[in-house]
Amino acid sequence: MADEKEQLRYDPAAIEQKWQQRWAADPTLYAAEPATSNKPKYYVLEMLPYPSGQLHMGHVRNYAIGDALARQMWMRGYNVLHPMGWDAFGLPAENAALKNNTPPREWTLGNIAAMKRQFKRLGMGFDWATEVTTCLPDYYRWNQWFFLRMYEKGLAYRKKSKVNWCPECATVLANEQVIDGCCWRHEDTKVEQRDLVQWFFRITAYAQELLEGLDKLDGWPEKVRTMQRNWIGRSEGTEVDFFLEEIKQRSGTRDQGLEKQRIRVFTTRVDTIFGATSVQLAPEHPLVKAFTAEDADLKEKVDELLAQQKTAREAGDLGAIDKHGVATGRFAVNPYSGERVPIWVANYILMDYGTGAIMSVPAHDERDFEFATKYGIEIRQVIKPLEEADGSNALPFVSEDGMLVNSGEYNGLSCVQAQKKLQEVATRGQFGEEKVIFRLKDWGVSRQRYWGTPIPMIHCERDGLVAVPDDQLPVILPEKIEITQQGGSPLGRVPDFVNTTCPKCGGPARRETDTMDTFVDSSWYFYRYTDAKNAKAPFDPAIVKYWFPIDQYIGGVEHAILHLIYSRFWTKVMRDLGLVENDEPTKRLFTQGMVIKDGAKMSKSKGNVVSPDDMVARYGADSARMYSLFAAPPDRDLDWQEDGVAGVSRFLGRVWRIVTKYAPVARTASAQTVDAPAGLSLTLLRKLHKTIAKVTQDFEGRWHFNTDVAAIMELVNEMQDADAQLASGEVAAPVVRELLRTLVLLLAPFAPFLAAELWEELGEDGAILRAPWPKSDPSLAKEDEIEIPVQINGKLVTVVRVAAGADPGTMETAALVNDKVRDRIAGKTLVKVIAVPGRAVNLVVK
RNA sequence: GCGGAAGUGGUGAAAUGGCAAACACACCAGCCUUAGGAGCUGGCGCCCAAAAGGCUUGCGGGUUCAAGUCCCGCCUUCCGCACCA
Repeated sequence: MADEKEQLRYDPAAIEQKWQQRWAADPTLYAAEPATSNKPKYYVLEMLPYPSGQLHMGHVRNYAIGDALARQMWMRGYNVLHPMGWDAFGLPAENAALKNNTPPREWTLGNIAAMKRQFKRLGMGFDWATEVTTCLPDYYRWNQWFFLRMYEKGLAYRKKSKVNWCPECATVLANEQVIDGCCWRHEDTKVEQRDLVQWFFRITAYAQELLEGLDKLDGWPEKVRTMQRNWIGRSEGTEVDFFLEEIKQRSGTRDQGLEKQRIRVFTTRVDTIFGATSVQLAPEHPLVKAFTAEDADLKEKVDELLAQQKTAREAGDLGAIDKHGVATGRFAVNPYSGERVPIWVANYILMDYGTGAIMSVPAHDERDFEFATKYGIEIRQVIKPLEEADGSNALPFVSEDGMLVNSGEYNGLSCVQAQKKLQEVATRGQFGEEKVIFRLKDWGVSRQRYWGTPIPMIHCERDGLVAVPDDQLPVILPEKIEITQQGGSPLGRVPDFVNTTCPKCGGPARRETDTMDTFVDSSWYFYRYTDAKNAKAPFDPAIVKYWFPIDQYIGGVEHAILHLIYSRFWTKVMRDLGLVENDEPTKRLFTQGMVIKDGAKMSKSKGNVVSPDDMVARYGADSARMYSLFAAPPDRDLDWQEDGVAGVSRFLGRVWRIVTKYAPVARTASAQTVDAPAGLSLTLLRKLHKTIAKVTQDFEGRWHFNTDVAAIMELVNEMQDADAQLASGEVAAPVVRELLRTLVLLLAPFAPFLAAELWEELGEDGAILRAPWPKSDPSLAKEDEIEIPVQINGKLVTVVRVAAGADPGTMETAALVNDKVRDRIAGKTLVKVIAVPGRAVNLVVK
């Protein structure tokens, strides 16, 4: 027989193995009830991981937060949906295939199996029956289905666009795979810009709604909302046409087709237009092509500008290049003043923002000022500051607090008045209009890669672009494919895939060989969870209606723009397709901080990676999880210190010992509460009920789980200090019962294995997850005597004890009779007494 | 440059405008022991030999009876955006 000391040892490995098996045997434990349930629903979701094969500490933290919340909501009687899935498409699988000669599918599914084991070992309460794996046809067929719906509505379209191209990989790279202008796999290889025909989703059609919707997302961090606002980049202004001046003198003829043309510019400051002393075109502007076609010298200079811009763009540092420009020798006419201004081409004008052309107003724009100074272009002030303080008249003057001067009939108007008036005139004269533009661009979804959703389109020689009919979905991604480093879409080299027949004419045709961006997969996966097995539709709208919007979404802030804006877009498209009723996918969003070590993000190159498996093996899953909640509030970065994990593990050991030690008392004790507890029983019950109140409150709002763990530690410390009295029976058995049961219940969201074990130890045979969350008794949660700080002139002097509800007068008296206070105010005049009930007494003396 | 967040002991951190440093880690002293990465007791912001006392939340001002907390200015760090017309 093992001796007593052995028995009194907390053995997380044994406990966790036991419960892992029990939970695996009960698939209903973490399953949501059907949408017909009359319990209130709660959908808690953590962002799904990419199946790299290994969970990292950031995952442990993310899922520990979500799991704690889910468990607490289960205990509070909610119908909880807490699903998990895999963001399983993407380039790493192809890279792994190259490196290890393993097919991407095999590699990915193997990784999923490994990570699922890790999740189970960590005790995460996911409903695996609703698991979603985005690389499987039963999921990605619905990507294709949505694509076709968008195509029908004109929300999916093709156009030529610039892409990042790695000459070494001979493939397109996503923006996030371009690091400092180089390929992420070939860090000395500069990424090139190439023009390719690409598929786009018309997210810009929803720009205004995506922007306005942010105001209503008050359960989102302000930071994320701000980032999205900036990303969408709404800008109000005016489009105005400058007329291209007729050129008659050149070889006696007119430039055919040019003289009637206009140069449309976008400006937010049309009020400054009388100060426009040049028009600037982006080097790629179509008009520039027309100019250079007949001017070899100009062409050479423009090509140079293009090259500069390209280099800068490839270096990802467009803001840093010096402003260069070249005069075209042409002139444009200001539509308001009739003034003739030179047309320049400049490297700082972006073709893909606004109209690719600007009016340059050096006196009232920093960039134009810099450019004009450099090239000696006239700088003409047309806005006068309202109040000419010292130096406020210095140029460039960019404020809108001003009045128009040198602006003909508009002189004397304020900037805002002038903008309105000038817009009216432009509209009437049909040379311009009020205009709102967005920085947001349409979402390029084509990828020249293998491991992604095939785009369900067919190219027919006769019928052109033809959509794959719904009844031919899914377009299956072929598995027999050799992954090579050759350029172009890998699917293009699979004849069985490419060659098909046209759905319209039945003639020979070719399939589209591009695949979809993996952000498509993650844009709607959380809808699929609610009805994951549906073979007829992406989901049943009635079920989605029950579960949506998601009550709480939890993930890293690195997805603030991409995933979180794409999924908002997708929801709005689905709403307009009549599939969902909610405008937004997620009511509340929580972005947790990073896990760092030694002051830096964990990374292989820094050698500071901590493996979850390792932590679990040494200290158990409960300790690893609880430490990740205890070490910092969840929204802040967390500094991983292994000694801290050991500390939590020791704490759980103390819990284990004290509960197992007194479990026999608790098991046989009456479930009746003690009517009038006194002495130590009362003290302990007070601490207990204060702790319940604190933890419960935190779950409801603040989420400072670190302080909740600390509060539970305090409770255990106090119980441990009472060890002798517990042992002697001085604390009544029903009180012991309540203390131990409640302690275990409070621990259940944070340390689920230990809580399950101790719950059983206390004689319970049902799942602790189904036990009701404890309620704090307000009469027990408050003290009847409290300590009040006493200040003299705001400085702390001492502390006095008063009854909890003491009124200011009583508090004042208690303070004044205190010896220390009397000494300090002797010989002085008491000017004023501030006594705030329950808070403090401050004596103002002279 | 613009926007956001944060600066508190040796470390992670705590503190509805009301006792700064709870809870832990590390460290120090001691106890226990079947030597376990175990358990228990005590100490642990700074100044002062100790006590008494004084000082202390990045820096400087302010509001207030009272400021880590609110306001203004500055410094530092991190994050995002950045020639967006």
